[in-house]
Amino acid sequence: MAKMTKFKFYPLYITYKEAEDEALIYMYGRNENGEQICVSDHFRPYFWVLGDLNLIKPELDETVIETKIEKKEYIGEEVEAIKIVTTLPRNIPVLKDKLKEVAVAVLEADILFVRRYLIDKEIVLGQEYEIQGEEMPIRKGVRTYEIQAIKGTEKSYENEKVLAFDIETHPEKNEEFEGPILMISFYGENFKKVITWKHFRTTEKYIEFVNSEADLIQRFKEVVEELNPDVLAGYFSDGFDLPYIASRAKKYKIKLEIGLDHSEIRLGKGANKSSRITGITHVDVYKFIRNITQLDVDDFRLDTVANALLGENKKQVDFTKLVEHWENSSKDLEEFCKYNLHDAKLTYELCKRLLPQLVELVKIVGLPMEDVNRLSVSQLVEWFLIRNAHKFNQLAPNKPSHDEISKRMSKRYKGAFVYEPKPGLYKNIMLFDFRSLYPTIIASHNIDPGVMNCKCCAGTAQKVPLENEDIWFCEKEKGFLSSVIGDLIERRIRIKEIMKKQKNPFLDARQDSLKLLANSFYGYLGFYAARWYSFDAARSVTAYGRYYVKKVIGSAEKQGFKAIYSDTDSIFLTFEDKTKQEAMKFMDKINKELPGIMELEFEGIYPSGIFVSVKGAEYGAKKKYALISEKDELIIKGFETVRRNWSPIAKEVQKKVLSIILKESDAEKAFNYVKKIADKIRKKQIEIKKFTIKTQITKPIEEYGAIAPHVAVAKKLIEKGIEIVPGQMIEYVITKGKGRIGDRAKLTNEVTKDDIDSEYYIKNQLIPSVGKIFEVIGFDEGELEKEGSQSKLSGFF
DNA sequence: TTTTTGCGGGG
DNA sequence: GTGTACGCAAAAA
Repeated sequence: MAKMTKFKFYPLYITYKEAEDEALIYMYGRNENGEQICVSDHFRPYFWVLGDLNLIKPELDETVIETKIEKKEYIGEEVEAIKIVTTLPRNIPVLKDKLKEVAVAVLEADILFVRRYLIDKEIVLGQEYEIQGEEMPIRKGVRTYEIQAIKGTEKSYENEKVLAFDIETHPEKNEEFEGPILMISFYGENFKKVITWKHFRTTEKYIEFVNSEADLIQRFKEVVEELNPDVLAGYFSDGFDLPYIASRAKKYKIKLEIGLDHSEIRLGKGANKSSRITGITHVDVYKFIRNITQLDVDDFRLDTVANALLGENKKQVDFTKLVEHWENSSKDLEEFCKYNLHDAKLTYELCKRLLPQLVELVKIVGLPMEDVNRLSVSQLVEWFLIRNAHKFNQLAPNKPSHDEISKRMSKRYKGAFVYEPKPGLYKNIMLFDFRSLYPTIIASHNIDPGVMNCKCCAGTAQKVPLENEDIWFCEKEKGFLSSVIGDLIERRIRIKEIMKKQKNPFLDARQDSLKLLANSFYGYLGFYAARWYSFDAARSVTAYGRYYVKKVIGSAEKQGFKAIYSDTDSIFLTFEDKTKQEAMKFMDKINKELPGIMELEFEGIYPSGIFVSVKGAEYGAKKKYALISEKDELIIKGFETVRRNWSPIAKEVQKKVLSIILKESDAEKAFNYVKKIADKIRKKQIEIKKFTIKTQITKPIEEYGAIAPHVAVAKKLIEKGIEIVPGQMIEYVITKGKGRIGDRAKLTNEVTKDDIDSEYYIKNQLIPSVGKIFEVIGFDEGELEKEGSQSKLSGFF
């Protein structure tokens, strides 16, 4: 008999293994001394069936070890559900198929075993637990204990050991994972290493040489084992680095047994493949950034993302020379090693930056980190609901069938209310917005498919403001979804209160995660693949949203304010002859009338702002305005030069013009500024880099139909023998001369500022960037094209 | 115009 | 592993 011990344990990873007639849960993590250990637990897979037990019983086979009737709730109805407990997880699909013929419904039969365990035992990975257990004999890998008792404490694990890695491959045949891996880099706390199998002269100590690709892969294994990280981080490593290493390892018959139980890397299949290592959380930084963070970038390449989040870029190297240097064992390979290491470093920094949010989502949603990392926001909401369903004694609805999805996708409903602005320049603007409009509507109006059109409130409950339709939500009993979202909002408010006193990055990540989940509820309700989908609930949310926004606008105008623009949850008003005090009084009155936790907030005063119409915007006018704040900050929304590929000179002028008009109210000055710049362009007084237009090559050149300027430049480069790959940025300028634009597009570093086509830049960049602005304040953009003459502008302001 | 297909990230 | 993304733009019909 093994000795019983007590110890503190942070579980960080969970998996299961089939034993004889049961599946054992294994949780890997660290004890209080920071040692990697494992604890094991017994757990039985089960699912629920609704229907007649007499019809169901005959279908059950010898794998079923227990059936039990329990009172549960299923979308607002009390049901007597039959719990079917079996020996192994893989029996469940078999039983499900048999039972769905005779049962009214088979429920929760697709909740993965380890997830079921975490939900039922209310275990959160990354939290501390006091374990009573005895050490198990005969297991490969880390020390393992069988759980006798487990009790949570309030502590969390806060120093995940992260190791980032990155590989460089031979440029030939790497699509099929067939070219050799040339180098692998690692980056962690106080650790950096590049391993390569071509020897060259270098003094860099972090570069390690081996003799073959097989040895390189062997070293990869060893380094991961030696450093024993909690998190192994890569960038797109689910789809590239790990499958690539695995594919090359297979070629050399090397077993990649880096799991803490000495199991091999498990590669995912299909479109959304995920590569997993037992006991070590493999974080694909790309997937998390893409799926969860609301990062506003044009693409999700490492370079772009690192620039946006860290202000750093990838190292520049000339990849066309890689093969040549490799063949010659050139000392220039050192540059590629540095490039490789820098990518690992960026991945590490990004991972460290995002880990607090990942950790918080693990705590709130309750799934393992490797799952949270790879889920979409709607899936996060869904698993958050499934975990809460268990606490509320609710049965989770099934995922919709294919037919059901088609039906849902064809149904549309009315969205948010947009009050289109009359283009113009406005003074003394106030901005109000509803704090978390949709989440607070769901919580305050008890919007929930389970309590919709309840019998108990028929005829007495307030009806959703929809024309010719009667939808109401119970006013006696709280629905499951609305309780849960109310809880999310309240938890967030409490954290924000604490944060007023002291800043804390962990609390900030938590409030951010709570906000993300709350804000995603409405979208989830209307999402065709959602278990808790409800067309009527979703359109009730937007109906109330429109109702309250219009109500505020109506009240404001009655009070003598004037509405100029509104979109979804924000309302822009002007003072007319009112004071700020009167505006505050107005807001207080509105807030007294609003139900529950709904609240209108005062966002601020803007001394002036310009609103521009967006032509051709059918689905509500798109946001396009610029404001100047009381702190004199310029806020620009929706002006296309902010996003699209415009030259720096056009962006600069647009910003300056908005600034002059809004800050100085001097249209004449703005106008003359543009004329002055046009003049400078004509006189070649502007440096060439301000004319550079950057456009990305998105596919192989031969696949392009139309010859856009950047494609023409790329073609010329290819003729010169320079390789162009998709994803590459082409930086070009338009020069003087005859022919189409494409023929006149040249690489920036090939020409001087005298070659610049001044008229092209004035007509196609400068004027379009400010034309709309002058149009709004009643200006003729034709004036700008003329040379010289000063114009008379007094009278416009 | 509507429907279908394929891409994203990596090197 | 009690499983197989999703949303958009370009191409095709």
